[in-house]
Amino acid sequence: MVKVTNRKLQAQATYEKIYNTAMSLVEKKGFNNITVKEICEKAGVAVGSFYNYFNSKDDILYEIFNKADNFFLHTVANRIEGENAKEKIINFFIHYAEYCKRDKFDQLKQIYNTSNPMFIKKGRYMQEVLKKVVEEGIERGEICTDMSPDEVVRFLFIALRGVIFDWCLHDGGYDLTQFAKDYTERLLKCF
Amino acid sequence: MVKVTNRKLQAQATYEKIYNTAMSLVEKKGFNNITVKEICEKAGVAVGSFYNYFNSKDDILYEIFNKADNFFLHTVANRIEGENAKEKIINFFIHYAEYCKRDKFDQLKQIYNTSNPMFIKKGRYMQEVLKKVVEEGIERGEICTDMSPDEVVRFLFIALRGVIFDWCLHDGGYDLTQFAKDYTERLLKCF
Amino acid sequence: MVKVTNRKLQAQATYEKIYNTAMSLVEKKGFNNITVKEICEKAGVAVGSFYNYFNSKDDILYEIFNKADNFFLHTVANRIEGENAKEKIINFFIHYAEYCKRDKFDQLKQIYNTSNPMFIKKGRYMQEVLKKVVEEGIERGEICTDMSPDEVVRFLFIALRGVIFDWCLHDGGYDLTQFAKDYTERLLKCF
Amino acid sequence: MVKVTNRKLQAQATYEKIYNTAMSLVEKKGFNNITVKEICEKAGVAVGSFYNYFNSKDDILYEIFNKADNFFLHTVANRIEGENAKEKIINFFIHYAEYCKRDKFDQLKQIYNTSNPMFIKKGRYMQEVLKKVVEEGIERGEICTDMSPDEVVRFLFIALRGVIFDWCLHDGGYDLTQFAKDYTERLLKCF
DNA sequence: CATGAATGAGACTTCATTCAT
DNA sequence: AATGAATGAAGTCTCATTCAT
Repeated sequence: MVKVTNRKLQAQATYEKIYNTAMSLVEKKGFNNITVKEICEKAGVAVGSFYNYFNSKDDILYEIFNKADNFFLHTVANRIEGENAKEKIINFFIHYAEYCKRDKFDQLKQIYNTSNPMFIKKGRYMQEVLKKVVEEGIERGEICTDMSPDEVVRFLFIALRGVIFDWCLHDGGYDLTQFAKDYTERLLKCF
Repeated sequence: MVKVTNRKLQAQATYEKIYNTAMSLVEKKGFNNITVKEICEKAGVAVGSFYNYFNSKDDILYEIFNKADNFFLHTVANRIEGENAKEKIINFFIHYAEYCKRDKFDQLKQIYNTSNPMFIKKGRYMQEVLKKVVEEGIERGEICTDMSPDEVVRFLFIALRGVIFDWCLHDGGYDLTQFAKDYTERLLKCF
Repeated sequence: MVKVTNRKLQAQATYEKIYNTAMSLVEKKGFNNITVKEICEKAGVAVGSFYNYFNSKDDILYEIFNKADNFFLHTVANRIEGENAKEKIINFFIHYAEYCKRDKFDQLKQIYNTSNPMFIKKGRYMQEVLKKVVEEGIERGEICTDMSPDEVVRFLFIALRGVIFDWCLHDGGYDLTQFAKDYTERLLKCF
Repeated sequence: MVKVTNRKLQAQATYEKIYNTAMSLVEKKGFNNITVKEICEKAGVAVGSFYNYFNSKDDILYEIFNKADNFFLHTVANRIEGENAKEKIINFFIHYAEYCKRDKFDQLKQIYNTSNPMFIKKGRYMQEVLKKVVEEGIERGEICTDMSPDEVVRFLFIALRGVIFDWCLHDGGYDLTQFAKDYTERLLKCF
């Protein structure tokens, strides 16, 4: 179709065609319920082409996670605003919610899985970011607690993961951002 | 072997042999990673016998959840002790933690899955039980909040599901009961 | 079809149908040039049935060797006649030739492969049998040599394997039995 | 890189890069266990380039044999020394052994295959060379036999191929040259 | 009720080959 | 002459389910 692009661009286009199709199908039906053949048919390429760009079906899962990681690390991490620690924490989890919504709950469902080895790894970046906010808040006396910064981060994340989990259970049936905001506000009363 | 029992008992025994084996395997390896043949071999019955008691492989998942539901409903529900609402809530979640530990995290991992359609249904019974405790607490002024009882219950459950989720992520690597107790205590400072 | 036989016999029949078809195809086309699907189509069974009886495609190779081993061990080993050691040795290799001919050179070609890990194992039984004959011959002075029985056996086997190899190279185009007999006779002049 | 050479030299270089890489891989892993892509990656050329020089993957097998043939014909054939026929025959097979060792047993294993259509062709040159030696030996009375020169050659070659075969079976685990020398000496006692 | 042999669609993956650039 | 993206047929193996015994 596209005649002006050179071969490398074509290859990149093919890769993205496959990746996007796969991602879309994972969202809709879940990783275990789709086949490589299906991906390729929908993407309009040969089965063999899939294996030119991915070593195995599992590879696309890793790719999805890598992209998500990078998105959070480079895009979200440095945008946390607020006048004090509690505001920043609330804003952090608003970002977190937005970030989860981006994935759409269908995909999130696949990811929010206790057996998923990528899950803990994925969270690392975010937790580091939140930790800094908490540390500052404790120093400034904006947060009153007997817990260490690490413990506070964990306490918060556990509850917020519960929020995401609940949102998934309800098939994304309510506004996650608003809910996460309200929930976090309430939670911060503990401190 | 046992010839004196009548057919109904034999059938019951066969059913349980299959069910228990299946349950044990689901715990160990996850529903998607076991085969009907494997269940039957381990149970010492023919493949055909499986289909005498279950319409499909999926049937055993439903059964597992039904049993779990009933266990909670009939055994756990009425044992919540405590001098006031907050104590009762803490004790409720201690029961909840114990109940989850019973499943062992391997099985819980399979169950604690956002794609699991049984998950919401399963929680119903528990939430009703907790709701009563919360309602009494609000009436007696032991709980200060602007939220409705339903909202409080949901707020609490979301966080505690986050706790279970976290425990699963860590492969059951810490004492869930103690952690849930501490976590709930802290959480109740919001009220 | 066969109504009178019981299920176990039927299963045995199915196994043999698959095995014989596979063996026949290996002979005709070589192990690497046939497919499981092909075997099953020719045998008139489903692909799945193949895997009810064999764990993998490789399994049929092992089976072929096991059967060959057993045939030699139980049937051939004790039939070596002759008035003296040299006659017995000649008769031994006549048996050996007959045994190879049984395999038909097409199958033998597949077997007579230096990469075949079964090859050395396969020969063990035969070499033990020949060794006894040689030992007796040396004791009685019917064989004059400075070599040990083991060395003699090896010397003979190496040459005779060369004979089989040559026969395979010529696609079984001459009478192996007669040739092996003549060859062995000549070879024994060394002793 | 090298721009001064003309196209023909470049082409020759590319051809050799592919051929040598292919040969080396065949030695290491066997013809059936390597892929065209693998050859090209190791050779540092595009897959398409392979098909500029070879019509098919099979082509490289033919090439390997042709080269081997030529090597023996032009390099080995005229170097057979010895004071009499028997010495020359022994020396001939020492050359033969050296020649086989050169291939390394890994490659030899691939070649020493009864299904290999090139095998008989390959031997032709060598047999002609040996035949001359035998003919002279018979004329001079250095070899006593009722066999024709052709028969003697065949008799010897069959045994020595058995030697090579055995050496392959033992994964080159002993000194082929010495063994071939001893074996031939013993074998010549028949004449 | 119990058995287990038989089924066959369908999954993932490989790889020799082609051809437009 | 060189490239390498694209192809798609073919391979091995799995497994939920059926049904005659």
